[in-house]
Amino acid sequence: MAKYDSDLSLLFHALSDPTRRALLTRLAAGPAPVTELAAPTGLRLPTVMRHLSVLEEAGLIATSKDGRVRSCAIVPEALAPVRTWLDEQRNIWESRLDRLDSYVMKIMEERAK
Amino acid sequence: MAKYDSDLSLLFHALSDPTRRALLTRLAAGPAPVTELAAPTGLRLPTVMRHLSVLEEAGLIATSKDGRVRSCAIVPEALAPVRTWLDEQRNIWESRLDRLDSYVMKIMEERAK
DNA sequence: ATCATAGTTAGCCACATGGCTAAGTATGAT
DNA sequence: ATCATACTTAGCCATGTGGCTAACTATGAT
Repeated sequence: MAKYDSDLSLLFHALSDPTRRALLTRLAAGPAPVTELAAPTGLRLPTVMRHLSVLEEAGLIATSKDGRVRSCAIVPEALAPVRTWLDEQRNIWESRLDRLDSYVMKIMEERAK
Repeated sequence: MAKYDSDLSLLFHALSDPTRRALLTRLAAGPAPVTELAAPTGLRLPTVMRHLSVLEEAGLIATSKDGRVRSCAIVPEALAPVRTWLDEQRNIWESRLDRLDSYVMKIMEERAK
């Protein structure tokens, strides 16, 4: 249960679809209305709408409606938690390498006796 | 179709589950057999096995069997494509932000409420 | 040879996901 | 007032996902 119990799960899930990543990349060039976003995907509007909803619920994009046009824009800081998690993982791994290193050193010193 | 048509999709999908991220974090401390990995999750063995399969198919871990024990270990460089993608996006997104498009800012402020 | 341990495989279940069509709503143009 | 545009909602379908139990295999210990 509570499959997406954190921002991180929502974010990673949103990013796991190629269509959604393509939408993000397109939006990086600037805001765009839904129909314009849908065009290059080859998908129907409702399908694209749902992809956009996933992106919005993950906080990766923000939308606003002006007249009958809904404009979508990227939320640049939304990727921060992903970066943080990646950095943490790297740090843990490196500290493990350090420990392994000192362990090896210890053994080598032991043998040097 | 071809939902996970790239490494990136496989990776993001693998990372989108809290249990799998927890497994990775545990494995960052060093290799471990399946049963030991399963213990803290509160999940049954077959369930954990499948999570491990997803991680392995994404290339995030590697496993090997010694006797009846299967040992799982992290593949640290597997996260590289994710980092790369993230860096690319950040570069695009930030250069976009540098232009300070007032329309984007307006939407972001709207959503911040 | 027997038993315990550590996976492994098969299969069931409820729900989520990604695609669609069809029909509805709201707004700009004529 | 009418019509086209731009979503929006509802709902169908096939497949995927994450959990489980039960039963099986393989290996180490006695």
